[in-house]
Amino acid sequence: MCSSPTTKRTGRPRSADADRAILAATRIALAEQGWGRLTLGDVAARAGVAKTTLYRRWAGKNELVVDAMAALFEEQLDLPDLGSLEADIRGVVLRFAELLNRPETRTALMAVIAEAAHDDALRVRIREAIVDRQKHLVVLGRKRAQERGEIPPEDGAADAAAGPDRDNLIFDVVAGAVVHRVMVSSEPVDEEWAGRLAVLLVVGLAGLHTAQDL
Amino acid sequence: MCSSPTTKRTGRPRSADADRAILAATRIALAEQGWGRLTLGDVAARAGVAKTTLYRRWAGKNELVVDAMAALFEEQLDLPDLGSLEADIRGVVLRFAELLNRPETRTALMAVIAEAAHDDALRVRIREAIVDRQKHLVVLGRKRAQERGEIPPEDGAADAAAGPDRDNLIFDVVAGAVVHRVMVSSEPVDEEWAGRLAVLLVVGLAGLHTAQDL
Amino acid sequence: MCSSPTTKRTGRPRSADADRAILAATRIALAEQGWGRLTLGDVAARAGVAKTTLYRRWAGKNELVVDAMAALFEEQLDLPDLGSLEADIRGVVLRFAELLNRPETRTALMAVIAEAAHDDALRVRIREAIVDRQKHLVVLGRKRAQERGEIPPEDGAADAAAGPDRDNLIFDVVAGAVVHRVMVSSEPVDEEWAGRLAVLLVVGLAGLHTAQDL
Amino acid sequence: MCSSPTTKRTGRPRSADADRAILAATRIALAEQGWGRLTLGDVAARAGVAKTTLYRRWAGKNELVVDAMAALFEEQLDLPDLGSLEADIRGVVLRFAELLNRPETRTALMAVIAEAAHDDALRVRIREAIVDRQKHLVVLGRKRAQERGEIPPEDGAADAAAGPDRDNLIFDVVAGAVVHRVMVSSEPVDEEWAGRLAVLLVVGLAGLHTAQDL
DNA sequence: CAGTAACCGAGACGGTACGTCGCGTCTTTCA
DNA sequence: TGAAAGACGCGACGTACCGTCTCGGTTACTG
Repeated sequence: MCSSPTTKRTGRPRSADADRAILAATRIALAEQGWGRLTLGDVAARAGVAKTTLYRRWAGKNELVVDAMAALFEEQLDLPDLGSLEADIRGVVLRFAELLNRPETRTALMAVIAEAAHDDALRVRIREAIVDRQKHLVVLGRKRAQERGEIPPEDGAADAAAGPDRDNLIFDVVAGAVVHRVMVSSEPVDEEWAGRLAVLLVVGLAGLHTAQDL
Repeated sequence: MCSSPTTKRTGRPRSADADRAILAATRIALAEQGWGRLTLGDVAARAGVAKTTLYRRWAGKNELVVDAMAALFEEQLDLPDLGSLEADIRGVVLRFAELLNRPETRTALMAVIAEAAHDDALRVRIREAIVDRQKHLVVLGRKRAQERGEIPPEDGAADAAAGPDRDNLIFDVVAGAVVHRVMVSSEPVDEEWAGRLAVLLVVGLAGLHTAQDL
Repeated sequence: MCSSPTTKRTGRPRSADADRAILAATRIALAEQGWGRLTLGDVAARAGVAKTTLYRRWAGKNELVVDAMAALFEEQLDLPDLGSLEADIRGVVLRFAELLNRPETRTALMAVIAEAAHDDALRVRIREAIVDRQKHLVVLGRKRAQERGEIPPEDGAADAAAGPDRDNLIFDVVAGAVVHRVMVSSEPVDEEWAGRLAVLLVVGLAGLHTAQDL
Repeated sequence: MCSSPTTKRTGRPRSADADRAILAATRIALAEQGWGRLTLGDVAARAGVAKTTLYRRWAGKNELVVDAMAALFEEQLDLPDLGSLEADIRGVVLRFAELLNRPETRTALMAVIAEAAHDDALRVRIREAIVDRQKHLVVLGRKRAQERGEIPPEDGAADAAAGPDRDNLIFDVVAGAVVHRVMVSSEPVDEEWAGRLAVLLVVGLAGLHTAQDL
């Protein structure tokens, strides 16, 4: 979460309820006011907590919102096995789009990424708390597809090296395309669009495997 | 730009130098401080202009930054003909990544998109000033590929309807993937990555054309 | 008062109404809440003024209260000619005690003196804004008494040198005794007490003149 | 001191060392920071004591500082017999001025008096802990002077009634004048000034005895 | 080529939120 | 059961920007 004082001894311990209440209040406030109008004082008030308590745990708006988003992603993102790689992609795309269409996510996610552009610590925090969780879905999906025989297993040395690169590419394409569709193009991510993207990826991925020198 | 005084009358006209100085100062300030620390007072001071003058021309931070970004995109984005669809994609990907790696673009673009999540007027402004300019590149690239015979021309009625959808998909995938790679994954967009993405797209696009019912 | 920017040129000038409203609000708030509970935010609100406006003019609570007290002293302290030195002393003692019994003076005066104990600039400000005004009354009273022939004029060199010392002594005794009676002993300064103090001073002052070597 | 637990029972008894450490820390902190910047948390830290411990013994800053000052006055103020009323006055004036010039006294004494202006309980505490100790010196000095025959004994009924009034007047004049000289006029209380004040008082006091109807 | 209307700089204004500090209370663990 | 440690709710602090509003002074069109 935020604090991990290795040697915690005396004194009154921090309230775990407060953490939960603050993160929940953050999400609600984000949905209502948006990132720009979000006020830590308001979050504290909604959580029934003093402003100082909030500042004791988080360094600022950025860190707090990242943690709030991380909690949301953790409880929302998974990868149910839908039987085929294409279906898995369609499923996760729709799931991710649904998450991005929540008002709190719409306003918060791009904002923290923007802040992270000039804040290394924040970028690391985002990666650890949010991005890695998503990337894991790609790895999981690829393994399933290999088990199903939809894509070849990694056996050669060159292939084993290219594997992570392919994972990363797929990750950036899927996540990036959905985010761009939702946030920039402002058009719906429906079954049809998700289907087209899935076809593009499955076919294209096969092409990547074929092109040996990549 | 920003002001279109339909009825131009008497009195001293607004200084065009001021506009330029303000936009330039905005970009510099963005690069130095990032969106969050960007101050209109600071921009005015850098531009050697009174705050009042700035507010006479732009409604606020969002609009100002969108215009500053639009000017940057206008002068930076184009699509030189590199001889093949795959090469064109590689080229535009590298060009776009280069643009996104400028410090002012990194912080500003995501920030205005975040603000646009709950501001319709801003979203329209972004689309007109920035997004449409990028999307035009996709259309142009597709037409060139059709002229070269790399992808089939739109002849059937079903195909003509699917064309714009494909353009939009390609647009979201290319732009989204590059943005995600640069901003979220924080990994380099180099020749290799751009090549992989181009292969994925060219092969995948062919798959899309094959799958008639999409 | 507080600001005397010798070269004031461009820009919106400061509102003189604001100064007056703030000082008046300070006095009222002092009377109601006392020094300890006095809040600059509250003063600003009472004055119908933004907190920033207040801070633009005064460095803090101390300076503001000194100026508010100074305004009060200026409008309240004078020395009507009551016909004799003894009567003049009785008069000014009663007048000063009345001033000290106002709730705003009771709470504010000692507090700023306490703060001045470790703040040289504040001590100077108090002296210039408040103390010198009181001390002037002593000088005036002495001159009147000399004109009346109640005390000898300064003619000798030694006497001329001792004059200011005597003035200062009288000043400290009168002001100090009244303040101590009101603030520390918490007993009334009535005609009887004022009369006794006046006798003490008039007789004692004659003794001082007699004691040549002092 | 402050707590008189009538029924002393079981459990760990309160540490008397803590009381002393706290009062000493209070004096040091007062001297360093002044009243306004004095922090109970800081006092507790200096005393090596938990804030809780401090609050168990004193109700707040005011009470704590009054007790710290009382301890200081108790160990510093006395009235050695210097052979004459005038010499006794000179002596006590110099002694009191010396006390007032300590940094902790300068800031603390005026501050608690200011607080007492709107806090009756505090005023009583100050009177009992500090003022009465000083006033006793006046009574003692007057008795010595009567024994020496410098001033007439109280024999008449009218005189017996006027006696306490005269004591109180002398008390307010001496204490007030010294405080005012030191704190407000910020000028030194030296042999010369003390001598002049003593002459003023001795001569003036004779005048008061002469004026029977006062 | 004089008037004048709109511009411009400077900077004070009423606000809102900030992040910090100290208060006095509380809840722990330790001795 | 008292004391240390320290988190807690609270409220004020002084600061930073916001976007607006006077000001005096400056253009550059227009009559």
